[in-house]
Amino acid sequence: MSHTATPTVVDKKQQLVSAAFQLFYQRGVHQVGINEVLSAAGVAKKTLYHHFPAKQELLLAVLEQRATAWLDWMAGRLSQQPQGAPALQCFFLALHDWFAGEVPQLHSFHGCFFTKVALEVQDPAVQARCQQFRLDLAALLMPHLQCCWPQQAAAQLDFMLLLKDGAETQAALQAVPAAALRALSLWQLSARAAA
Amino acid sequence: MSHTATPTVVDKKQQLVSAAFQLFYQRGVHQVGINEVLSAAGVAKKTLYHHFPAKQELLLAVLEQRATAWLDWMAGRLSQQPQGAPALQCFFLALHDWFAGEVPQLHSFHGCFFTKVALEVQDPAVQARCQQFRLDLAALLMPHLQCCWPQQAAAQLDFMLLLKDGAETQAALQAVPAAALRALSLWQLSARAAA
DNA sequence: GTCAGGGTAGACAAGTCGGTCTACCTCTGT
DNA sequence: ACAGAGGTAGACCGACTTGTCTACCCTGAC
Repeated sequence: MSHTATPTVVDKKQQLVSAAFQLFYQRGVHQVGINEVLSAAGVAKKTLYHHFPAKQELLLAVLEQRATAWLDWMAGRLSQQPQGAPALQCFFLALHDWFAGEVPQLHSFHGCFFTKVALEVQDPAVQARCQQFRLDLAALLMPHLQCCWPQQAAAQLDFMLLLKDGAETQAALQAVPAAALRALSLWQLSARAAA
Repeated sequence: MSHTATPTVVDKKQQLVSAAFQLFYQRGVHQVGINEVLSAAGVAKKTLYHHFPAKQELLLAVLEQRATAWLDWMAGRLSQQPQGAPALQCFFLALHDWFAGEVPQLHSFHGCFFTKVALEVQDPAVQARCQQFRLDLAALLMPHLQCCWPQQAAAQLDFMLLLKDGAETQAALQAVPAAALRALSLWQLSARAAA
């Protein structure tokens, strides 16, 4: 075996991460046991512990994959618009589609995975990974903000993240995709005021 | 024993609810075992199960007490201002004090208890109680909103709750009390636009 | 044919959970 | 004095948890 990973190995690992994400996202990390992940993924316990030394490592891999999937999706949406204000407006419209369950590759909406995990899991490595997602999101938005308000980009970023967090929470707790449109309304007021 | 509850009984029950709240709030309901609540409250296990048939009932009592404490505190803050716009602004200033840990009777800030519990616990009765808190909060704010915008009070309420949720999440995840002031800025823009 | 590697199923260990129960103690009313 | 309510400490039960380990199976190289 000269390769570092045979196709089968990669597949099993992926199946584990995908199954774990769906269960963790829907019901919470601590509510879902290893055995449930195993039966959902169709994988033996020994194989899980061959790839991941512990449940927490599996969770970190899940966070990693989710961050990539979410940020790639959002980056794709933003790139369909001109840089600056249109892309920033598109951000909230994309959130709306996500809340409404119209983005299959993100699975049906149950709030922000990173917010939920950060509130539930105390582990420092997990906390750090959730923080990193916020930084990556900030890096994604920052070029557009600097394009519109070179002097106040950081302050406007805080507004955007607050509106995103608020819309996600409201959408998750009340099952109302329109929360994204409310956030967009507020954002447009803020954008106009800062112009 | 003609009284329905002797003083001692009330005390033990209160100690249980208080200790459980602090632990549940800081570390999450599922992360805290019954035994930990018992030793923190200085109460025997049999006494707990004399007052509450199960852990979930204890959680419901904790939610009840927290709702009363939080809403009473906020109602007190709002009542110090004239009805309408000043009280609504005071809402966000009160949140800021809460985030900054300057409201001892609410304990040090770790996000909104009801949001955290609603995201963590699946039980329908618990979910319903968390929803009820949102309704009670809405009822607290509505008179002031109707005073300012009789026609658009409901829409403005959604804006306020979105800003509250966003500020709480941001403050909890980043330990930044200023999130409340950001929410206030956005609220003032919204208030001006709706005038 | 045979033999190792990576997979399977699942028993098992060690520990925690919520919840029950026994045995004892300490007040209070009469 | 004494019965009984309500408290304490903590042993105990069954179910569940993560993680280990045994025993087996299937496939591909030679």
